[in-house]
Amino acid sequence: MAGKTDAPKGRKPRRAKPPRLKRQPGKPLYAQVEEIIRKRLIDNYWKPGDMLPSEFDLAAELSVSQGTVRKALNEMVAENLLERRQGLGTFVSEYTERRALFLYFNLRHRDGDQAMPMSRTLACESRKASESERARLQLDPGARVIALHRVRELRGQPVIVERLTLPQNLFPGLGAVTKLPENLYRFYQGEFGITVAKAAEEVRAVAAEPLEAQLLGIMPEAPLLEIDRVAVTIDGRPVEWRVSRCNTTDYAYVAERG
Amino acid sequence: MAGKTDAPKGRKPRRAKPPRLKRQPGKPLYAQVEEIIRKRLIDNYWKPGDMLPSEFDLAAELSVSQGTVRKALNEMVAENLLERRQGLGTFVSEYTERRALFLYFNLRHRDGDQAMPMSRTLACESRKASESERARLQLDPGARVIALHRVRELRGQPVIVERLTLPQNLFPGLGAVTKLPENLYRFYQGEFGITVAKAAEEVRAVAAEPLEAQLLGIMPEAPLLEIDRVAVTIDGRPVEWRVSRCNTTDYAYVAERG
DNA sequence: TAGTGGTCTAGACCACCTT
DNA sequence: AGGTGGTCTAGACCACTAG
Repeated sequence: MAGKTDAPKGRKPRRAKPPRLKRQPGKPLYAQVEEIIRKRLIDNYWKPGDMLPSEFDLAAELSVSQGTVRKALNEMVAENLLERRQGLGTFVSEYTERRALFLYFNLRHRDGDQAMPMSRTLACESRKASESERARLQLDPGARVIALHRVRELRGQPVIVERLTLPQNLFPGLGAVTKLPENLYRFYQGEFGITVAKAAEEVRAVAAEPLEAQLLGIMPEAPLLEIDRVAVTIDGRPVEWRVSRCNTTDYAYVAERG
Repeated sequence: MAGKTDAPKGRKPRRAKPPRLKRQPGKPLYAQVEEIIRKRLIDNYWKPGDMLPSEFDLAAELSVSQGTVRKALNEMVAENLLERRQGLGTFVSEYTERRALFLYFNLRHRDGDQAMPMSRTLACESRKASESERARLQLDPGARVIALHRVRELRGQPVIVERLTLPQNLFPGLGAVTKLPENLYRFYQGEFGITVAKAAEEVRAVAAEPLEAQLLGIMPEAPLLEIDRVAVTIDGRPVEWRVSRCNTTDYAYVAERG
């Protein structure tokens, strides 16, 4: 006990693993462990789909007990950053279809079911960021963005008109892509190494503008649900601003509270 | 201490505590502990504001280790059913102003701040439940409900028109109340012993009806945000159906995803 | 000072999955 | 069979709060 708890002060294994643990007094050990694992995710040392070392291996490497590692991992599982599979290991979360739908697509049909929409891109341009875009995406003056405009269909009917804004420096060469996949967050991850960790949404009711009304096959001034979302990475950098205007005649935006 | 921890295996104290633990194989112990605590909350054996016995006392009573009790309590803290205060104890959650605002009122002003609205009741009647009310509140045919109609103001401006439906058998004598408090869920708890544990919301954009437009000082057909919420108790019984129609010109409904 | 929750450890055993 | 996460225990020590 005595020899183990005061840690190998003289024998530090010199591995190439980027962030190491330095015990800070006053901060819980499990929080420090969590921070290290989080850093390794940010640095892409562990990528989505990767399996982490076992709890015992991590514990040994960081000179803490397995229970401490366990607590840190559990907190990150609760944040949807990691996934555990009993008998297999702990994995970095991926953007599976199910996950994308469940976490980031919150429109449900009246009859309860939900499906991934089909999208048709109307425009894709690269230009200087507007004032509001700079504010939302925390960009410097003069920064450029990629702006997308698209219509999304559910059950063959156009339901959503969407405008996306991405910082160009984070998505080099995106404008050239002809066909974008339906699951954009997986695409961001796979092609640009950008992992969306969470998003803040503001929802309002607005009146359909003429173009929107035409695209959705409704009357101008008809009420639309506007979902204004900024998606951020695990370290809090905003990477996408998305404004979706939805015809909620047959659909509803769902949320759980409490 | 020694006499406490090794638990009275032969001496079972015959207390009047309702639900006791019976070890079921195949089910985690902590889940069984959680179930028991949950039952005691449902039975109002422990009421909002009450302090639970210490982790060690609970562990001794149920003949499990403190760590097992701890895990059960932590899960219920994550559900907002319990609150822990270091050095003091574990308490059954109450409907504080802060809690009501944070968990169940999700409109924020453009400038970011939020405040409890002021309500003016327009009508309060008792009648037979409609078809949709019976469906939402899982009522038997012929059941009666109390229906409320009110306008809610923020910063002195009418912003929300709200219709509430409550099963009459759960709220005896409510119709007679002249003045309802702003924090309804605390009122339900204090006066009727009904504790709202969570709520499911569906959000849509709708066009203002003439009466709504008049009450909110906007044009008829103007877009309104409709929040359709069913509130349920800890054991899943629906106790309130609330449809709020909000003028989101200056306000937004906020949500976090991921 | 005494009691509470919060952290950390160490070790045992189980359930599950792969090979 | 061997490795992984999942559960459970037991005990030590710390941090906070009350009286």
